[in-house]
Formats: sequence, structure tokens, C-alpha cells
Amino acid sequence: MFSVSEEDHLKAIFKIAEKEKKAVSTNSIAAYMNTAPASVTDMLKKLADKELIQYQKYKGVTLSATGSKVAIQLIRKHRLWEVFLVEKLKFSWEEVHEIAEQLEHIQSEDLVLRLEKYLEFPKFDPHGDPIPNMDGKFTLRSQWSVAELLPGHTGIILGVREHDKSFLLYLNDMKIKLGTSIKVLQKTAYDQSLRILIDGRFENLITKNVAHQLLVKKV
Amino acid sequence: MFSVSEEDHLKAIFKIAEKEKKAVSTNSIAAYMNTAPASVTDMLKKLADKELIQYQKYKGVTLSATGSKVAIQLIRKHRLWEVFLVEKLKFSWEEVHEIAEQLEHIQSEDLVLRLEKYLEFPKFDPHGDPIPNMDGKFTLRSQWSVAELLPGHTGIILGVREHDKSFLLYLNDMKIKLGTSIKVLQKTAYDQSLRILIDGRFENLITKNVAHQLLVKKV
DNA sequence: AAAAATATTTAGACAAATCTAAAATTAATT
DNA sequence: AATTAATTTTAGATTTGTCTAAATATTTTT
Repeated sequence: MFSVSEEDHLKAIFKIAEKEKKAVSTNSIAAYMNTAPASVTDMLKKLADKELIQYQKYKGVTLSATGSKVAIQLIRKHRLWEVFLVEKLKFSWEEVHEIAEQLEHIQSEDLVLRLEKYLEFPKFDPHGDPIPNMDGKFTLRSQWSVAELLPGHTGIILGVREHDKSFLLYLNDMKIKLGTSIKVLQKTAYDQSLRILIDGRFENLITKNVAHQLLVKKV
Repeated sequence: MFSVSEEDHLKAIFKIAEKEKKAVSTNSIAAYMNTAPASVTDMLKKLADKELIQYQKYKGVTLSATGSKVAIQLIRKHRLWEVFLVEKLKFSWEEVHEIAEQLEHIQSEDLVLRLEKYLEFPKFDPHGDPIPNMDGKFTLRSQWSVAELLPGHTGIILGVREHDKSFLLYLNDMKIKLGTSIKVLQKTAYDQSLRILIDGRFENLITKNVAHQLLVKKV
């Protein structure tokens, strides 16, 4: 139906639009995809011709209903494959992104549905990101970052904002994974770094930024 | 490492060479791949430059050691994914080829090894074709076609030579699958068509050609 | 509001993978 | 062995996705 490159661009636009709520700029797409802005412009023209995006020169883009659907379907496939890789093949959470990046482009509706069933309809991927259902609906849940927890309070890790491999490896070292409990012991007034208790066992110091990347439910 | 198209050409050469033992012709590759002979010539030059094949103009091609390794690795991945699709996702044997054709190009050595382990090191795929191991070695077993069975003798279906969807659907209708027992009741002298007993329950008539496609072990 | 900086697009080029039509080579047939 | 037929290659073109460098538009700063 659509080429890998077309799909990649649609996904990039979706992901950028998710964070910044305004129209997505050419440069932001180029930065996200590690390509030249001129290449993005070419692709935007093509996607606009196919009515996958709304595009006006110099004004940035937004996804059309169809474009959005394609992007969400890709995210759905990506996250389902990540669940498969971690749950079934026993990959670690920092290893699965690149492989899922390829698997998300495999074409077969039936495959996705059967995979989803086989995995018992997971609602979240190994990084805690929601997996959209067949109709593109994401499960919502209330979550806070550890940076928002008050000293003395505890949260259970639901997910991570940062997906960088080195960040995930750093969490592995600290024995932090999904389901881990984090108790905030102390907050430094100066730089908002935090002393935390991990699973009631390990004490550690994390920066404000790290705390911001860790998503928890309050307990 | 190699492009999808390069990989597809190497696999085609391997598959054709498997049947006809001489050097593989440009036209046979074009026919196999549904492309123009001129396109094949272009690709052969590229593969020869990369030392994946031995190629002399007008003389046909043979795979180099490296080319052969790449082709076998693709077949390995294809067949492992087919096992996954049938055993785990409950696809039927006639549905898996197209999907595996895409999955075989996913790049990750680790993925293949983990998948193989997860599937408990299968030696044959859902059509009974052998799955090469990590080192490219295929498991051999003695097998005959039903056409070779003498009347009164019985075989257990190990595999099929023909992979065409309509042929597999025809076998489904006849309740023939891997493991099914086939007893030859009668052979027609005129056209070598056979009356067979399927799993000791259903009697049916098959042509000589169909019998030739059915691979069994003698019991 | 003009100048400077930044962002975006256009123009033109290139590599990969394909094609058709014509030319060249090899194989088959009389 | 010469002619015909079949196969294969070459030449030249096309599409897709990318690039760099230059031109243009927009935004920010003075």
C-alpha cells in the first residue's frame, strides 16, 4: 500500500505532533529522521498528493484522518512486536526498538490480529507505552513522573519517557524496570536531584531529568 | 548488508540451482522472479562485483560460497518464520508463504537464534521442508513420493513438493496434512492415477502428478 | 521596519532497481 | 554449415528516494 519511507514519514509526523501540538515543521521531521530537509519537502509533496497530510508550503503539516490511521497502525504493530520480542523471545527492553522498527513494516492485517491475540491483547508495550487497539484507540491511565512525587511518597514504575538505549541500560544497572517501586526519600532544593529507594532495597541518587523520564502510578 | 532485491536474486539462484544442477540461466531467474531478463542481467553484474556469484556473460551463474551462505540463511529464516506462523499464530500452511517472504528479510542474527530456540529447534517447516541450522546444514531423511509406493503399501506424509496455494487447499479438502497416512489401494495402468486411503478413513482418487508431489516415509 | 538569522523550497544531480527495444551471442534446425 | 530461433546483453529511459547548493520565504533581533 505505502512505501517504507512514506510510512516512516507519517510516523515521524505523528510522533512529533504528539509532543508539540502545532503543525509539524519540515526541519523537525528531518531532524527526527536524520535526513536532509530537502528530502522531507519532496516526501511531503507526495504525501499531500495522496491526501495523507495537509500541507502548505512553509506552513508545516498535519496528518489527515487517513494519514493518522496509517501512523497509528504502525505504532500498534511496532509495540505489539516489541511485546513479542520481550515476552516470548526474552529480549531486554533496550534491544527491541531496532528490530520492531523493521517488523512494523510487515504487511498483513491478519498477522497483526493473530499476533495481538497470541500475546493476549496487551495494552502496553515493554516501555510502558500504550498499544492502540484495532480502531486506533489508546488506553489512557493516570501517571505521574517521579519528579512530581513528594518526598516520602512511593510510585510503581509504569513506563519511561526516554527510550534511548543508554538510558535503559542505566535503569537496568539501578534495578529499575516496569513494576519497580520507587520511594522518594529526599529532594535537593538546589538542583531537584532526588534520593530514592528502589524496591525498598537500593538507595540511589537521580537527577531531576532522570526523575522526569520515569513514569509511575501513585500508591 | 544486502538489499532485499539482492537477497531475492540470490535465493532465486539457489532455488533454481537446487533442481537443475547446471549453471543458472538469466531467463530462468527472470521467470522465477517475474521480472525482465534485462533486469536480471543488471543485478547479476552487481552480485558478481560483490563476489556473491560466479558470472560470465551468456554462460549463466553459480553461487559463490558467500552467496550460497546468504541464500541458505534466507531459507532458514523463511522456514523458521513459517513454523512460528503455523505453530504459534495458528495460520494454515497455505497462508504463510507471502508473510514469511517479508519476514525473511528482517535483519538480526540474534532474532533468528532466539526464534529458533523459542520454536524448540524445529528441523522441518510446515510444508515438510528442512530448516538449515546455523551453519547452513540441512537435515536429510529418506522420503519417497506416493507415486513410488506399490499398491497395498502405506506411507506417512512428510512434506509436499508443490507449494502452490490451490494445491494446498486441495489437500486440505482431502484431509491430507503432515502426518496423514496414505495407503495406495490401486494404480491405474493407463494414466498411473491412484486410488488411495487417507488416514484409514477416506478413499480418494489422485492423479500421477499429485502423487508425485506428496512425500512420505514408508511404514 | 530594516537587517540578520533561520527555515524551507527549488533546481539539479545521483544511485538503485526496474523497464522496453534493439543489438549481440548462442543454440537449434533444416 | 547456413539459417532461423531463442537467449542474453546493451543502450537508453523511468521511478523512487535521497542528496547538495542556491534561491526564497519567514521569523527574530536590533
